[in-house]
Amino acid sequence: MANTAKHNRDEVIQKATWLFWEKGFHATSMRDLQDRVDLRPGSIYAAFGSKEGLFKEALKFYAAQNYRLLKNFQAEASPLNTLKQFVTCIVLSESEETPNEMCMLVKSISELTEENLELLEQAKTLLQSMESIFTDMLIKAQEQGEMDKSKDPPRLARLLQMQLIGLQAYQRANQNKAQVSEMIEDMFKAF
Amino acid sequence: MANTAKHNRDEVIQKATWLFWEKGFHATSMRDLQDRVDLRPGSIYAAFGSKEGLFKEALKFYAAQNYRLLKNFQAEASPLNTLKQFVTCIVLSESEETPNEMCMLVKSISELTEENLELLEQAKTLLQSMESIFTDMLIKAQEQGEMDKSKDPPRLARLLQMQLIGLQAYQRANQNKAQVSEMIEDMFKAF
DNA sequence: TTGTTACTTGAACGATTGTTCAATATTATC
DNA sequence: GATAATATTGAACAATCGTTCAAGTAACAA
Repeated sequence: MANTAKHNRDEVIQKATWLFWEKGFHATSMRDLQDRVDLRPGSIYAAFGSKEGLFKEALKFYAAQNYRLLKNFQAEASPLNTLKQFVTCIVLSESEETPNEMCMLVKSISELTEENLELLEQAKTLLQSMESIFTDMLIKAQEQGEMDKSKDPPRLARLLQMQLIGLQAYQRANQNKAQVSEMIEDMFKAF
Repeated sequence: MANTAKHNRDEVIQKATWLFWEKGFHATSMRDLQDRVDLRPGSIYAAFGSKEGLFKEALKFYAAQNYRLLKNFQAEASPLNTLKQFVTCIVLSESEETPNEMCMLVKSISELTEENLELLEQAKTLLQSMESIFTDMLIKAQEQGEMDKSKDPPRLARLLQMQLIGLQAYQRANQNKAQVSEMIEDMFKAF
């Protein structure tokens, strides 16, 4: 064996995630990242290979964080309430808790092009896996008699995903929690 | 008097708009722009002052283009049909007609930070004026008896705006026109 | 035709970009 | 404590960034 890393990899990824989330892939420079995670270029490149490599880890970390948040609310018996709490928490969390009101995956899909195809595809994939978790929960809601059996879970999951994305972007553009709360109420009437 | 410009300002702005829309503010370099609009740096800086100045014109041009599109559909007597046609056209237009599936204003609000506060605020303002046009049309729909008087036009306009934003982002992420068409149908049932 | 004014050109600026790498420091193993 | 293996450092790289500007060109007014 030999020397071991002095930095905590997860901590580094978390800090990088916040910076990428705030500024986006292109506007975040490696020097910004070096300052934020307190590592010199050599260490970062040894651990992650490239700026793209680090961003890829950031996307994964962000998605996992969202997944954990949803799981936390799942202590609740009711799938629909869990979803509503999740949406409310995501959209109305204080700006101090979050570097950007929008979903980092959507932000990435928005800014990335074929020039960074791998990153673009990964962001799309992670977004899709979130949607399929929504589908699973809506099926559970049906099984528990909380939602009408005539409804189509995958279709409603798409609608939920689309509206969650829209809500976050709307909140970033308008910064009006009261109006966004109203919209969340309207949304869940459809379920 | 003296010499007159050899370039057509509107044409230059249009070409710049497309490039900015495709790649975003940060990922578009002045050299990319020089190539696209076929002007040397001196001419661009004489006409627009800076990259930010040109981007500001691009945002204005994009919003005006959207406004013109909506006006075109307004030949229709029914405000609700006009809105539905507008949404359908925006969200389902072929990728050859458009450099990015998302709304350029949302894309800009997504990527910009306080470092370019003026641009960020302008994008927000332009988005808000679009929403107030939606409000006006919904009021007209009420007056013409096309929409229930009990409904709240500003609130529905917010919902429409939020969902239009969500639809475009969803289409960028999933590229599935059939599913998005379904969602548009679901949307307009609420009106 | 001449003078004046404005537009265009393209080389060049300093700053910053993502990345590399030789030198140095650190630790687990023997 | 010596050895081997890995982590860290920070100066430096070529490339590109947004921008400037002196020189050249073109067109209107007189």
